[in-house]
Amino acid sequence: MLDVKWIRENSAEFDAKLKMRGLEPLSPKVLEIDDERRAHLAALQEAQAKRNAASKEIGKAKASGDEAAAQAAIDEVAKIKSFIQSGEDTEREINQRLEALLSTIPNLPHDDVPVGADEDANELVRTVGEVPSFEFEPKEHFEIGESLGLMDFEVAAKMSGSRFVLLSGALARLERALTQFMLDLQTGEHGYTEVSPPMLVKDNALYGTGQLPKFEEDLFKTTTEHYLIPTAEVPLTNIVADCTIEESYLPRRYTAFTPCFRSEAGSAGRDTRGMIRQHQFLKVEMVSITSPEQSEAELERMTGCAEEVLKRLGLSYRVMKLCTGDMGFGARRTYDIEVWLPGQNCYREISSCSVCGDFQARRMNARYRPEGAKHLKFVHTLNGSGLAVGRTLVAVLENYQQADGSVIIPEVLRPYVGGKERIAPLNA
RNA sequence: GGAGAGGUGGCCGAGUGGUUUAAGGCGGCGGUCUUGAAAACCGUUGAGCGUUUGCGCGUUCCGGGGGUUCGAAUCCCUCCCUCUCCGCCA
Repeated sequence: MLDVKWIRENSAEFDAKLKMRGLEPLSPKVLEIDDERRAHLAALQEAQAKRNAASKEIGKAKASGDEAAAQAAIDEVAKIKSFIQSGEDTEREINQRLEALLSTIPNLPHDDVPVGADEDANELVRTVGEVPSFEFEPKEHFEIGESLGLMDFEVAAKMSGSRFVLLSGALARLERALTQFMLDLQTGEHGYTEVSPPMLVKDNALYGTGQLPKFEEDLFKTTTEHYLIPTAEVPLTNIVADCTIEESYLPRRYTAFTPCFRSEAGSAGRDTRGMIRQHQFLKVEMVSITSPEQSEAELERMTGCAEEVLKRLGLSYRVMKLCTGDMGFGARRTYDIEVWLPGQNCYREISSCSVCGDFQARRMNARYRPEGAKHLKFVHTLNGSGLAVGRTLVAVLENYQQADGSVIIPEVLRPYVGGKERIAPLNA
C-alpha cells in the first residue's frame, strides 16, 4: 500500500513509476477521491465539533436542573444530527473506495530497476560457478527420479491429480536432508530465528503481504475460510503485524521451513512435466524486518544467504535483477537466483529475494519507534527463499547424475543422510 | 462441539448514559534535593487523520465492525480473540 499523502505530494513521480511497470497514470483517480475525502472530512469534523460542544452544554444544563436550556440545545443539535449520521456513512464509503483503489496498486520500483515487459529484460548481476560439462546426454530430473524408482507422478496423480509428486526412499530422505541443511545454515551461521508458523491463515494476513485482494485465484481456500499459505513469507512477515517495535530490536530475521500451496491458475501448459511447478512444494523462507536505513543492505545480505546454499552444494547459478515487468506486486527491487539445470540446459529460478520497503508494513500496520524521534515509522520488510527445496532437489539430481543412472550426494548433505554417498537404481 | 468468564493506555487496574478532558498505581522521561546515587516530592507521559509557515486547533480511537441516543468505555446487534470446565481427538 502506498501513502496517499506521498502520492498527493509526488503525483508526477508516482505516475512515472507506474509507467515503468507498464501501467496507466493513476494519480488523477487517486487524488480525485483524496480531494473528495478531505473536503468531506472537514465538513464532518466541523459538525462533530458543534455537536460535542452542544452535548456538553446539555450535560451541564441537566446537572443544574435547567430543563428548558437543555431542551433548546437538544433541538439545536437535532438539525445537524442527520448530516453527521449520513456524513459518517459517506466517510466510510469514500475511505473504502480509496482503499479499494490503493490496495490494488503495486509497489513502485527503485530507480535502478531495469524497465521491461518480461523476463527478457532482466539484468544479469553475476554468474557464479562453471556450467558443468557431461560426457553423456544429461537427463531431466524426472527421468532420473523415475528410473531410480523413487519419484512417482502417477501415484500422486491417482490421489491428488496433476502437479503433485510422491517421493520415496532415498529421494524422500534427500529432500529432508536439504531442508535440514538449509535451516542449519540460515539459523546457525546467518542469524535467522527459526519459526514454525501456522500454514493456514486468514484473509487479513494475505492482505498484509499483498496476495489479497488481487491474487486470490492463485490461492487454495478451505471450507473454513482459511487459506493455505503460498509461501512462509505470509506467516513470517505477519509476525510483526499490528506491532510497534523498538528500534533496538531491528533487524529481526526469521526463517521457516514449510510446505507452500499454489493453485497455479493461469499457468496451464507451463512446466507440466516434473517437479518444477507443483501445487505443493517445500521451501525454506527468510524474512527480515528492518529500519528504512537498513533495508537496502539487507537485500544484498539476504541474497548472499540464499547464494551460500548453492555454493555449498556446488551448484552453478546466476543472479538476475528483475525488470519492472517481472517483479512481484509488493517488491521495490528483486533478485532472482537461477540455478543451472543440465537436463533442461538452462538456468531456472530457485530463489527470489525482494525488498518491499514499507509497502507491506503499511498494509499490516507494522511500525517501529525510531530512537530519539517523536513519531512512529513503518518498518521495511524483505523476503527471500533460502531455498525452494523441491527445485533444489531437482538441481542436485540433474547436476550430480552419473552415466549409470545413479546420483552422487553432495558432501555437505551426507551428514544428513546417514553418510550415504550415492543413490543408485534399485535394480543396480 | 457444549457451558461459563473475560478483552480498558507501555504494564497492572477502576470505571453500568453527561464537569471522564479515562481515576489510581507501576514503569518511562524531566526537575527539586544530594559530593554522587537511592528515597521523597513536583511535573510530564499514546496512536491515526484533517487543518496550519509554525505555535496550535479540530476530530477519531477503551478487541474489530455496525446500531440506539443531543451525548456511549458504559446500552443493543454482530464478528474476532483469550481463559476455565466438559466432550472428542494426534
